[in-house]
Amino acid sequence: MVGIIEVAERAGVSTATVSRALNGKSHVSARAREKVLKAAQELGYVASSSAYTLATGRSKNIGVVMPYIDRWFFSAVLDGAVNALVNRGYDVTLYSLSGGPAARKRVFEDLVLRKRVDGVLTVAVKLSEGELKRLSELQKPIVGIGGPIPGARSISIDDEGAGRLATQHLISLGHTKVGMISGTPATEMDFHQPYLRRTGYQEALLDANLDFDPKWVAEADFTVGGGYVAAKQMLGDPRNAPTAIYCASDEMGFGAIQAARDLGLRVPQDISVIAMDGHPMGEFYGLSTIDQKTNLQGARGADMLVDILESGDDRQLSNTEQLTTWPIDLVVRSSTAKQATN
Amino acid sequence: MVGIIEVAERAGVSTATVSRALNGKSHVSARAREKVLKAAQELGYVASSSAYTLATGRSKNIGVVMPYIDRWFFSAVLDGAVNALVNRGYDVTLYSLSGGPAARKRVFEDLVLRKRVDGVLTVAVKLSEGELKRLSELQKPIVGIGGPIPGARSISIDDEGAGRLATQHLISLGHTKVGMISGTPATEMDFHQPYLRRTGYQEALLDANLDFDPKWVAEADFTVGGGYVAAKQMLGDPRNAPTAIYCASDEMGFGAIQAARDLGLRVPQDISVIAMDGHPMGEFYGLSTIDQKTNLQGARGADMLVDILESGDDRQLSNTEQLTTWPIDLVVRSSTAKQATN
DNA sequence: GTGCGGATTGTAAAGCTTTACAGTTTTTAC
DNA sequence: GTAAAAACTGTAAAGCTTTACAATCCGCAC
Repeated sequence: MVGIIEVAERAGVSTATVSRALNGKSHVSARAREKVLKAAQELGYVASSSAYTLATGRSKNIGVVMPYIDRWFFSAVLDGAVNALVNRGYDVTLYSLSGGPAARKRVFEDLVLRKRVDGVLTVAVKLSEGELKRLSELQKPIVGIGGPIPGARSISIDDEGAGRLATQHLISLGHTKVGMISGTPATEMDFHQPYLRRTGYQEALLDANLDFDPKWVAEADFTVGGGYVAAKQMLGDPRNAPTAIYCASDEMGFGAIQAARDLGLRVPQDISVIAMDGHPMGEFYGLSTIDQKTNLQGARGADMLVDILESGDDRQLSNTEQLTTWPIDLVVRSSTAKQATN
Repeated sequence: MVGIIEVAERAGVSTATVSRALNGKSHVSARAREKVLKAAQELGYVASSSAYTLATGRSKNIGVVMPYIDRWFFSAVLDGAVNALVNRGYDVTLYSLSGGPAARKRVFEDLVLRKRVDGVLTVAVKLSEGELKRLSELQKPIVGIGGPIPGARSISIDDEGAGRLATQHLISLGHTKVGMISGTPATEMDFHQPYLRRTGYQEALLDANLDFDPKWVAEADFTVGGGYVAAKQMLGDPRNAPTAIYCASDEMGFGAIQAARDLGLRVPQDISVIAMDGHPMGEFYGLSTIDQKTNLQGARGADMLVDILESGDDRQLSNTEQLTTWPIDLVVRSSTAKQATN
């Protein structure tokens, strides 16, 4: 195995000079640098990252912690984060929480904390008191995406505002019977996005003095299938079906559209559907949505984290400074239309 | 920072005993073990992974290299791999190749090779001679998913067979004008899946003595949008449109279905569509498909890699042993039906 | 020619663990 | 009770880099 010593010998300098030449930190004469670079190149030398980490205390590695990997929202955040991080010279180690509480504990105790990562990016994960304390003891900066994290910087959309906006869009089209497909308690994310979105929805109805029928709120698991089942149930009731539905995720929106079709309802003539996320397939199904530009959230979160790391500036911020409220866009497509006058 | 020395002092034993007790390798008396465990617990001690790696040469970390992250196929493989690896005590470091050739070089030279990973799992990536040589010099076992890798174990479906099976399904339903939406040269994966699938398609036509019109093969970029555009073009030609289409990915299949609908064609009465992958949304659009159980491929590949690592058995295998041909399933849903007799 | 400051370079310690080897204690067999 | 075997434990080296500190070199002003 070729180490720094071999390079030093070949270049005829000391290991210290090799290290300096390769890392470009302090002054090295042009001649020495050239010799070192040549020797390193010829030997195919690459520094051992574990020795580097042991010596410097930095791993150039960021831990990304997320509850799911193969769901669109999470893979989009991940993609944005990985690309941003690689551009800044950082690796990404991926931790999934889908293994339940035991796996979660293991992630935080054994893995994240083994000095493997310089910082942690969490996606839709609420850290416990203990986890936060542990992380801050170890001086590991955290950036959270998808919800406010006390004591750390975070990026989050205004879920309540998003629910309100989507609902207001439907109301503005003349709909008075507006349903919602929200999350099940089991799929409540750590930050209660489903709850918040539902709150926004209800507020919008209240503001507009519209009736609210408990039957108009259904719960589903954020998947196409879940949205399909919930929408079919809601729309299939001949007595009091809504004329518009707001779905808490685009995938559920796709399911709702399909359910409507299977019931012989036309979208948007008979039933309007709006959802939220900004899923790339939304365009092809003409699904109106609240776009939260997921990919960019990942990239921005990663950049924030690296900024903290490289500036060494991880001071406590006030709550308002800590939370970046991420802008959302209302994207109107062909799944929402003016309510037909009966 | 609490290290092994503090634990040793508190437990009243040597660091060697602490290490042995914590790693459970060789014999340690029950009493000593208990004292160590207690001390470690009280101090919240977790071993530094960089020191561990430096001392043992193993990082308990697997590099996963893939060209995309946010496309369904890749995130599904990743999910399977991450879960399998966490169960076996390994971390996952993720490398994306979407940054182009320069990023690719950097991944292999700087990142993967810095002794950060014990092994590499590649997904739909063909390694160059140099990359392979480098990896084998460093004794890093490789497992490839999505195509055969010379000199390493790999998992791949029979793409040609898949194309043939899908096409035969359409032919068996009486279709004689069968089109295909394949990949563009730009989106040719490293293993020419699009090409292979097309070859299978053409063979099936040949075997059945069916005509083949070059216009019946279109190219798209594996996305819903690409499939939509290609299918619209193909189906919109009133002179010689096919009555069935085989799409090289489910997402393109979704696009094709939408295109057919937008053209006023009914699926499957007027046009049958079959695709391939096993995308979870396929069920909700009734898309017939060739399911390749992507998630399990990731899990199996990860397990194979860890098996090699833990058995130390990375000997050269014969070519047939090296390649695991992954089984595929034909899933018939409502997007394919008997050709209407004109 | 001399002295000085700054640039460059080398030596050696530090970072933290695992583990070979040697030494000590306990158990077992007789 | 004793000798041999087994089990346990400790010391110290190895793993590879970065970097503080000290030493050396160079050019320049006088």
